[in-house]
Amino acid sequence: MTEKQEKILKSALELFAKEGYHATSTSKVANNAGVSEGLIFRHFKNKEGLLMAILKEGENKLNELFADIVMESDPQEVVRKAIELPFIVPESEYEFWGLQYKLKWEIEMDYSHKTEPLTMALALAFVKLNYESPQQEAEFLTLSLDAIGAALIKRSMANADKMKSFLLKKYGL
Amino acid sequence: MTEKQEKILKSALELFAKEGYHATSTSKVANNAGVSEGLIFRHFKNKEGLLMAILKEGENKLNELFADIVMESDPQEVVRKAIELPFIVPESEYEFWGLQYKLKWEIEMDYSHKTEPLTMALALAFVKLNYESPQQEAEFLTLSLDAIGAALIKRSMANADKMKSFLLKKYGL
Amino acid sequence: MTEKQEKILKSALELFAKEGYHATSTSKVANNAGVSEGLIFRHFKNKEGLLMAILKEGENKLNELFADIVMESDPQEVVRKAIELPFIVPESEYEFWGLQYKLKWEIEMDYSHKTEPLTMALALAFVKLNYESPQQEAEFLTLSLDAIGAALIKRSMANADKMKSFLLKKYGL
Amino acid sequence: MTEKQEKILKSALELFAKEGYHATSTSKVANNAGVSEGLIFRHFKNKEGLLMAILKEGENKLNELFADIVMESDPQEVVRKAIELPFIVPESEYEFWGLQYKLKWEIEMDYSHKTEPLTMALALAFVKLNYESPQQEAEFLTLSLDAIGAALIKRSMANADKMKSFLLKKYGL
DNA sequence: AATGAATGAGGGTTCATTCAT
DNA sequence: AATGAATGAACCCTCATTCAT
Repeated sequence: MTEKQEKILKSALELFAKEGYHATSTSKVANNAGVSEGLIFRHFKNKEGLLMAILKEGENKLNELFADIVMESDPQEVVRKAIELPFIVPESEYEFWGLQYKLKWEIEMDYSHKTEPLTMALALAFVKLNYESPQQEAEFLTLSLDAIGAALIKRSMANADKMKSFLLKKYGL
Repeated sequence: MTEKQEKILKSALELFAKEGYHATSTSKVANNAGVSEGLIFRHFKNKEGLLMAILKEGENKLNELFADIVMESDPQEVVRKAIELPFIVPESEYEFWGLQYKLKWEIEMDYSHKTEPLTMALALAFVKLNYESPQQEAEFLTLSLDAIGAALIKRSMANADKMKSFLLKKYGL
Repeated sequence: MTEKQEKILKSALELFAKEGYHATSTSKVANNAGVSEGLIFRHFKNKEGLLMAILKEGENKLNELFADIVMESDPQEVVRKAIELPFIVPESEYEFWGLQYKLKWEIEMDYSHKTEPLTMALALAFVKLNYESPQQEAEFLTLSLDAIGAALIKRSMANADKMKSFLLKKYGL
Repeated sequence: MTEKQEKILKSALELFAKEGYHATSTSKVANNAGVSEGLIFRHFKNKEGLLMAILKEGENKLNELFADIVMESDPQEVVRKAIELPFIVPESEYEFWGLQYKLKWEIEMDYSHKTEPLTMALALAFVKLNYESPQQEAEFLTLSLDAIGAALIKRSMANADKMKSFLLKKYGL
């Protein structure tokens, strides 16, 4: 990955996040990256290729985030870490994650598998904790945490800390 | 609202939902509606005007759905109706609601206020039911139900009925 | 066929003939026609659509030229008219026909059927005139006349009149 | 001429013939030749330089073909060899010659001089054979043979052998 | 109200060519 | 001699919008 390739990727991320994928022209990306427009196509083949590169990065980052949870053997810790997940994302990454949410709807594609590792880890934890419907519980929590993440990123949640403590308590932590 | 206006709106909804706002040209909308392209601009001024009309319709429908909950005085019924909300949306309307979700991200705008009536009704209900943190509880449930709605519309939820009973039980119903 | 459509067609013919199909950009055609570039695509769908319209015109003109020969019942007259055919094309049409020749090679397509009516009329005439191999004779003459036409259009034939008399004499006319 | 130069030339010939000069990019040529794109420009200066090299090769091959005829002193043999010329081209070379025909029209240039040696040899032969209009006869035959070559290469001639015997007979051979 | 021809800006993409290595 | 990253102009085409009818 050359320096210019990274500049392109960074510009694309920024602009796609700010204005949306379709509303961002490749020439804008090139300008913003201080690079000729043709170079985008040499390195990423397509505008869509650019997008895919960014999406791939998102999936990787997500898996990194999940890794810590999946490896955890203490079921209480699994649930705690899962709940804390949306709250530990630093604000500097909001733009990046906002784009991932945006693309989830803008691009037609099945993203449900992306959260599957988390759901499975939670299901296992809830089994160990003797929850009545561990699978539903895990699915529900995954979905809810996803929604909380979205709300945080859109800064439409009034008091994040309260929500976190509320949730931890709700799950007996 | 003349007959042709409605045809335009219907076509736009269908196409925006199926292909996305940016990917749908006004000429496609006109063709699909069996109407001249110019007419769109006479009636809706803009392509964005079209979009706004559709968005407005979504907000109205949403409020209709909420109305029944907001008017309910029995707190248990409020919670039950709220939980059942995403599950009573008929499949025939999935396209419509999918578009609303899509646009929520595609267009830059704050939509959190749209669900506010629901959150308030729930908060009140949770107060009456002596929940410890009624406001958090209401916000959390609203967020979760929104996420469930999204999952249903994207048909990424394996077993909707199980999820519904699970939730009802979770809230003691 | 509106006035602007004709202007586009005329410009395209002129430029395709002068510079070649591939070397002529649609914007050049539009400029030359005093028309917006988009209009080309509204009326002809494609750059190729433009080409096809011109090709179609060529085929029609060719058939007009052949019509007089095909209707002729006197076999001697058929042969005479066929031989005279390339020589009666006015210089003002050289550009047009030059383009047809050019495209015959530039575009991958089977053009052999275009001269078939002429070959058939000649074959019939040669039968009536008791030529030994009327079919070969007809095919050969068609081919030769085509080549003569090409030479005339490229103005690479030193003395056209001499060639014409020579040919007429060769076929006993 | 280094090995890589030849590979480039060969690839260019193949691709220009198959897809046309304008439709073939230098990068495709480089890829096909297993060579870097820059090398083309070092060796041939231009895309047009590549083309010229190929054209030159065509002219050389043509002259080789003509050489045998031009050296022949027996006039009957001159005519026979000329007539047989288009028919002895092996199918494996059709691509190469097809390109030459294509370029004759695609590139603006006067190619009539290329066949001049043949015309002159034929004219001399027809003089010796006491034809009435040897010059016209030679020009006509050259033109016709060129057209026959084209038809063969485009595989639009139904029965090549018949055409050859017909011609030989026509010229008393 | 309704049409659809016409526009012009901008879209993504390709391509011949250059240049540092 | 040879590479391939980089450029920037041009290419075909689409699109929202306007306007005469």
